[in-house]
Amino acid sequence: MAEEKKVLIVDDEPDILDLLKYNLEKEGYLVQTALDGIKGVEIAKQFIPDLILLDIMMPKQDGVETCRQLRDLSELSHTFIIFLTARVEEYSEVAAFETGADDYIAKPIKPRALMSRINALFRRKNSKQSENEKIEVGDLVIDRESYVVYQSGNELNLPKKEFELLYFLAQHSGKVFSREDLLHNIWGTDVYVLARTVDVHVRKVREKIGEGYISTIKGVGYKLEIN
Amino acid sequence: MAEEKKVLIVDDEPDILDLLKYNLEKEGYLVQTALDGIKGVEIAKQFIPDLILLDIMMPKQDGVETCRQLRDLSELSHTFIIFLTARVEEYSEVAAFETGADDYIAKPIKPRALMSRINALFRRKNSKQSENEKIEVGDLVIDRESYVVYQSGNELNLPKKEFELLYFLAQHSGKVFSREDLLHNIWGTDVYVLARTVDVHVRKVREKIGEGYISTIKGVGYKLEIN
DNA sequence: AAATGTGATTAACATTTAGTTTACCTTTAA
DNA sequence: TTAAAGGTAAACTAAATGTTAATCACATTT
Repeated sequence: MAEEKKVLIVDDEPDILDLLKYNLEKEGYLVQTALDGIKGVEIAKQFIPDLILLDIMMPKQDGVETCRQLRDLSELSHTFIIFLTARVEEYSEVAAFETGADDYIAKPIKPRALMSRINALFRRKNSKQSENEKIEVGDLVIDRESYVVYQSGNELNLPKKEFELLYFLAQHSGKVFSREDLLHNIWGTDVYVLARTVDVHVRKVREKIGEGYISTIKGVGYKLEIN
Repeated sequence: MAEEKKVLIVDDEPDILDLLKYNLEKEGYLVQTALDGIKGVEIAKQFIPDLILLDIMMPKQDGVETCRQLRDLSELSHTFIIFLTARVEEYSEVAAFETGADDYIAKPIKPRALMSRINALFRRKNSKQSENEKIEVGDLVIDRESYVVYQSGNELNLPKKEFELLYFLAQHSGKVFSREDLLHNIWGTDVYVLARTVDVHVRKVREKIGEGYISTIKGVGYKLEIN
């Protein structure tokens, strides 16, 4: 949940841009817009969006050609491209596919459907790597799939932040992290919370798993002991 | 992965044929196409595909009748048949079911979703164990065939969505799912419903099966406890 | 065709729980 | 021995979830 996803919208109709921008920002995305394909490519080079919404029918340079150019940029190799089409049939042209678009969305655009689809897109992308994330440290087994911590067979249920804290420390077992590092990694970069909040969570985790796991390095931070 | 899977597409629209063929071949499938049901059956006899994508609405001979003929061919007994329908409702007609189709996909076709579904289909087929439609979790027996849940002998009748929810959670017993995950897995990727709807269904299921089965992981989602 | 029933969804409100801050206490290292 | 850092409990705030009821869309009955 850490960073905001970046979305670039390229469409020649200001109304559409506004509509999409408004809805995407409401969902927490970082949005930039371009009124034609040429500007779109320019902005994409610097902005490096995670997703580009690209109108097919545009003056100056159409979406298909723009897409082709975008796909040639290596820095955009992990960027999704979704076409916006006035009619479904437009998309079925093979040409559109070959350019490497990932999906298309038919106009008129229904904001809710679009948002749900975009959210799903990112969820899928994120969940691909972490299949069965179980971590073992000493007599602890931290299972992300079931969100449970087992301690020599006993099941412990930690609230989200406590779980994430323990999970993170366990992932980097033995390494010390400052409170700021922990906040940055667990809470995210755009959350403003006092550093002492970490202390409170550490205490709660200790209360549940006992002493001897999380150790304090005074003046530095916390780490999880390796056993 | 040994052999390439064979797919036959039967549709009267050349655009759709091209679209599907292009995508399937990109995924490594061996593809043949037919422009109507009669030719489709002819080709199927020789080609013996692993999967047939069949448009329901076709001139000459519609998909339902074609499917019926295909199902009569013993050499195609292990072939999947998926209907392509313009509207979801078409499929719910009993006629389509009775012919023995395995699934349906609503138009307009979304290449990514379709590919992911087809890949999943073959993956499932290969790991053949999961044919048994009964799931037991604790004192619950969830029987998909009769659409009934037994709780220590008592018969519970859950409405569709509630049943599907319980069934899905039971299939992945112990694993936590976010509301969005549940929506996408149970409601489908192209249904746009508020996430809180899941809560209401969870409540109704709890009302019927009692507490102690579905547990809430705050900030994360729901899971079914393993007993 | 009208009336009724049912399930799905949404919206509104209540409740619970987690997360954060504050304040004060304890420990530790110079 | 005493600042500085960390521990701890409790108060407070913000979120998430639980729960009920209203609405809508369909199916079924009359």
